[in-house]
Amino acid sequence: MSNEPPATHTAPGVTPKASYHHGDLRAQLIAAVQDLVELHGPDGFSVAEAARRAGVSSAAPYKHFKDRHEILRGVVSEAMDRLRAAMEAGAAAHPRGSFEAVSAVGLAYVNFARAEPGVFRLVFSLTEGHENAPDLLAKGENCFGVVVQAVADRLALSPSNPEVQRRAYLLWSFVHGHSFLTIDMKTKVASAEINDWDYLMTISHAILGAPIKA
Amino acid sequence: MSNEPPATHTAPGVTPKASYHHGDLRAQLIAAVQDLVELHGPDGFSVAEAARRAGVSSAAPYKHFKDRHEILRGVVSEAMDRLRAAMEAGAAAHPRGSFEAVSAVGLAYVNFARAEPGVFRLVFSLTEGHENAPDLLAKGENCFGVVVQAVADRLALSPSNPEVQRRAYLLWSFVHGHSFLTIDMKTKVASAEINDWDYLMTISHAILGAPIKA
DNA sequence: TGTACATCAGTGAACGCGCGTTCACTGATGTAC
DNA sequence: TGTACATCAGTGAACGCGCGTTCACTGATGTAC
Repeated sequence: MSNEPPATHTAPGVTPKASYHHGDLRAQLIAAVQDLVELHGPDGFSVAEAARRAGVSSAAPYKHFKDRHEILRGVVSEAMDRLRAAMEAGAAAHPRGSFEAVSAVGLAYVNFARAEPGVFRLVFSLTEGHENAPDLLAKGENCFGVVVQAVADRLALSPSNPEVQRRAYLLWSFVHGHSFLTIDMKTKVASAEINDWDYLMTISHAILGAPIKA
Repeated sequence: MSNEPPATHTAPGVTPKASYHHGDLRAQLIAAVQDLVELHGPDGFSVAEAARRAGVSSAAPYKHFKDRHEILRGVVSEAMDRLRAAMEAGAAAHPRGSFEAVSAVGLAYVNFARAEPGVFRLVFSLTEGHENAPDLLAKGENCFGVVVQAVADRLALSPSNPEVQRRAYLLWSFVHGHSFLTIDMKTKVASAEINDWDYLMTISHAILGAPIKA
């Protein structure tokens, strides 16, 4: 479904619009919906407008998606892949087990929210009405898994250790809250002058640096 | 606008529907929209359905609100009043300056999110498209002010002290993130077995208990 | 290499729907005299 | 206390709109022989 690029029928330089068969409509629809969600917020999208943006009739999307919900799920699924990749790359850029590695995971999260606030919101507003999407739930847990792994490395404990889970959740709460507040308050509130990295390092130390009694 | 109950024209026991003049339509519309938002999420509301729920023609709401956005703003405004009152009550239930007072402010926040997840979400999704609502921004800052005050009391510093602001923001981020994660993951993830109060006390100590270097 | 054919990915017209909003209206209420 | 009147808060019919989705269709593509 998302593997091989379908061997584009048209010559490499030619605009694909020229061909009758689009060749990449599914991906282009998802990209169009991403744009729309950034522009008008989650729910500020319509199948019709996405099709228009992809230069295609309003019926065409139904060749690739069952209904509008499935398109949104596709966008979210893709976004979660990107988010997880960014978090993993953040961790990988620092010594395993360092505070910096933990903070970098959080920074990737915040940066994603800043870069794509609409999509970021969509990821977390989808819960309503799409509860039966086990693949998305799994991807969500994979993202959390990156945090858990970084914390486990830092504390030199197993990821399944309950203390690791607890502290990872505390960290995630903070990063998640900071991300949302940041994109909500665009310029407002003291948070405007916040240096993400310093905050993340502060929090990492506060939550992982000393024993925290339950 | 939100002060005196307009001296209900109908006899106290009689169902107000009986009277031609509704007497309390504005409040009832807001209540109806709250219900709809709980049921179908933010954006899952329509003027038409709210009017239907209030037992009134679809044109009636426009006697009280300029357009659909103004209704939503009314709901959010009312929700923010309740949220702030709950936070203040939480703080007031514990000795001023105690860790418990700080945690209780956070707990009120989390409890609000749990009790009215749809409205809670609405409060924070409204930012898009309603940026020009200074009264709502002010109410938002008032809510934050309750956190700041509790932190200032705890640290025995002025609310305007930058260190107080920083730590209040850290606390708020955590509480905000935890609230959202809680209502998103209804049952999922480790967070299910979380005891809010223990978590809040843990975090209060971690962030306010020891000096945190910038 | 050429042809027949199944499949695929589009088209475009059409449908019914519910919504937001406006409009001229009217019944009920409160008030001035 | 009674009456005239301004105002208020509803009604209900109507509008135009864009949307989601279906449908029969058709042109392009890839493949078997």
